[in-house]
Amino acid sequence: MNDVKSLLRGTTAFRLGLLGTLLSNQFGERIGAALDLKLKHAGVLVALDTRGSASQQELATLVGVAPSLVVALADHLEDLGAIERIRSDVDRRRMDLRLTPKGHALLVRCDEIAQTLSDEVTAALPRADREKLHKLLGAVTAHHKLPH
Amino acid sequence: MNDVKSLLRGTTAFRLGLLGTLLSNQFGERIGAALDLKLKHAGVLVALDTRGSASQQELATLVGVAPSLVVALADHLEDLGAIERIRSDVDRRRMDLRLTPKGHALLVRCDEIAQTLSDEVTAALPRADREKLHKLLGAVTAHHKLPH
DNA sequence: TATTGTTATACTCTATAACTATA
DNA sequence: TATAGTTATAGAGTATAACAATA
Repeated sequence: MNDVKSLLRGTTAFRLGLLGTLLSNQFGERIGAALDLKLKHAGVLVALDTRGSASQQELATLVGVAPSLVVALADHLEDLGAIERIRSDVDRRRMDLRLTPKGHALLVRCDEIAQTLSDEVTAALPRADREKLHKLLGAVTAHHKLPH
Repeated sequence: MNDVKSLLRGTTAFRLGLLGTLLSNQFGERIGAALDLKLKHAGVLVALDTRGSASQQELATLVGVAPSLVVALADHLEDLGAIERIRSDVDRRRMDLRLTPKGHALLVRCDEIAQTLSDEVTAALPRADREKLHKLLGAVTAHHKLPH
């Protein structure tokens, strides 16, 4: 079951960590080159796509970063025309952020890049196993919050 | 097959990246608190356990970090008594590093911590699925090099 | 007084470049 | 001249703390 000769390497956690880090780096490089985005920008896009709208404070906890970093992330996304910052009327301290059509299009491009990456990394697996892996990961991640 | 409502989140690559990062962070925190090790120290231990012995330059490429960083990693591991640095007789520029019994014991502790983490993260899965996930990850990672 | 967004500062990690000693 | 290890320096990324506006 476990390769005794291969300490640590043989654990599920180590394999997941290694592979996940590899994929995150790859994905980050690709959206950087193609879309001028970094990993956490994609995290903000996903959060806004899911929530529809959020304040910067809310995004900080959703994405799992410091509020000061959300400022920089939102600045860049705004420069790209991917999000709108609207000063709330009911509480003028708040900035309500939401995705623009351009932002949604960027997210679609991210999704395509991630799809390609998924196909590449699972290329050696038979189709049924690829789908099984996808489902198992879905079941596991369903029980966790989403940092970046 | 793919949840159209959940762009990016639904891809295998994103799930793997998210989960892998989470696990790496968790593992790093735990070996830091329990063993005074960081992720890359564990990478060096694994590499030495696999190779038996290696120079610092070799470790740099094996672990995927700059040679200057290997110095710091090896310094710390040497302080812990986990590795020995032996000046090579045939080429006195080289340092041949190898695991001490204490280093091997540390690696065993790392393995145990990773096992615990693996069990925790897959706790919601039936036993057969846990094993299937483990095997699928093994098949995928077998085709890749190992950075940290 | 507490909170949102922002700016200023500091810290961690890691790479690049410069240096030394051997080859 | 080239290479192994080391040291010094610099950059990226991100958090903490201080600040302004609003509640």
